[in-house]
Amino acid sequence: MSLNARQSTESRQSEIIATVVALAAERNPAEVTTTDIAKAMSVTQGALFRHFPTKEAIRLAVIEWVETQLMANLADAQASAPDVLSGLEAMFLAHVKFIRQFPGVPRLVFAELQQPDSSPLRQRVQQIMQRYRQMLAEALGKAKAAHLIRDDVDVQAAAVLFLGAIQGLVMQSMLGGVSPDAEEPVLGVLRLYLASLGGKS
Amino acid sequence: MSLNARQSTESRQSEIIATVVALAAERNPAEVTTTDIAKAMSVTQGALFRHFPTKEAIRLAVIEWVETQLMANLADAQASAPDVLSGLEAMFLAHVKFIRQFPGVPRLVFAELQQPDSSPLRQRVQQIMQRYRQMLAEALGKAKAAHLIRDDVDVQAAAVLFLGAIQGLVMQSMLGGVSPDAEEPVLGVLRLYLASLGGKS
DNA sequence: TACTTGTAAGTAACTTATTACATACAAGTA
DNA sequence: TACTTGTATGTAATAAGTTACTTACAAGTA
Repeated sequence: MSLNARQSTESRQSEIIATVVALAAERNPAEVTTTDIAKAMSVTQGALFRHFPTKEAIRLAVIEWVETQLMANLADAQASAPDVLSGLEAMFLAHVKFIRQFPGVPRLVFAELQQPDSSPLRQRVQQIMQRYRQMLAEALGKAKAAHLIRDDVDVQAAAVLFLGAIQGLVMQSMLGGVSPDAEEPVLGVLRLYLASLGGKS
Repeated sequence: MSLNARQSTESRQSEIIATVVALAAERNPAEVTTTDIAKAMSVTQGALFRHFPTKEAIRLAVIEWVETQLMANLADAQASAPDVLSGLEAMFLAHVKFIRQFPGVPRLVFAELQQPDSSPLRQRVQQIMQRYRQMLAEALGKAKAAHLIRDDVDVQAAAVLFLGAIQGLVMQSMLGGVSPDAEEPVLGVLRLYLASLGGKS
């Protein structure tokens, strides 16, 4: 493959998505222009519109890539855990690992969440997060039924706190206070979260 | 005062800040233009530049207003609590109340956090959040010394989880899953957070 | 040949900021 | 009081730059 070979639309779409994710790691995703994306790909700006009809379509494809990747990671983590509570723990760590691997992802999600309610993109992100929360609530319910956590745990609140705990870690690393690869804060927060559930460690 | 009376720069500055905060409650703050602000104030776009030199100066003034307001609320909450742990509880509720009063605030903060590292605005937000976290860590340290919480609590992690818990609630209400005025999820998450500290309720 | 992928140039719409000019208002003066 | 004058606040128009998207044309590929 020469440096500027012609590529199929399929492979260019993947390349565009990967480029947006990569750019979002360092810049404000809302300020990433089609020219920026094209330059990073060594292609002219107009070429992008051979593979996506609009910029919004690009952003939608990016969000759907994020969903697919994250959900696959979470499912793997849950599946390879011995019990539901260990599954929650594994999902927590898998989520953090995923974000560490693609630091642009939380920025992209935040950017879409800033859109007005009517935006189809925002609704998509909304749907993803609601499903995630529901999955957590179900897992927490099972853990409660199996007496792995306190039987008076509010599973809805515990699902919100799970996502909040990850968010707090994301914010902390976005603020640059600590190296994003530091493990201690992650384990510290996870331990604290598990303590809130009253699980027997 | 007639409908379109002339105003002092001082009062116009306050009006501009209030307008930006109000607009941010419904739109993406990054997409709020000087024309939007001016329209909402029934003034021409150019008039804004009689009171602020640049748009960035407006955003900075908004962030500083947020800091002043939030910190005053937190200090009040902490001061009127009988002990340190109740103080943390009061700060949690005061923060949630403040956000409920000005729903645009978290969106504004997120928007500035998306800026590149070098941006003065981002650095300002960074500074505010680091101070907040440090204040929380200190309060948690005192609570630990007073045996109000477990003596093996990781105060740094507990500070991150405090902010994360609020963030989780903010996200949940931004996602519109529930009415932002609902008290139960707030209290549920707060209760869970306190449980993670092992405080005697 | 027929189709897909690419380029270079162009366009309409929009954004921040500036400019020339107008007007309210406070202070000083006849 | 009545009049002048200087300054702060406002408007309308527009400059200068950026953005997403289009179009005319070229070239690779089946």
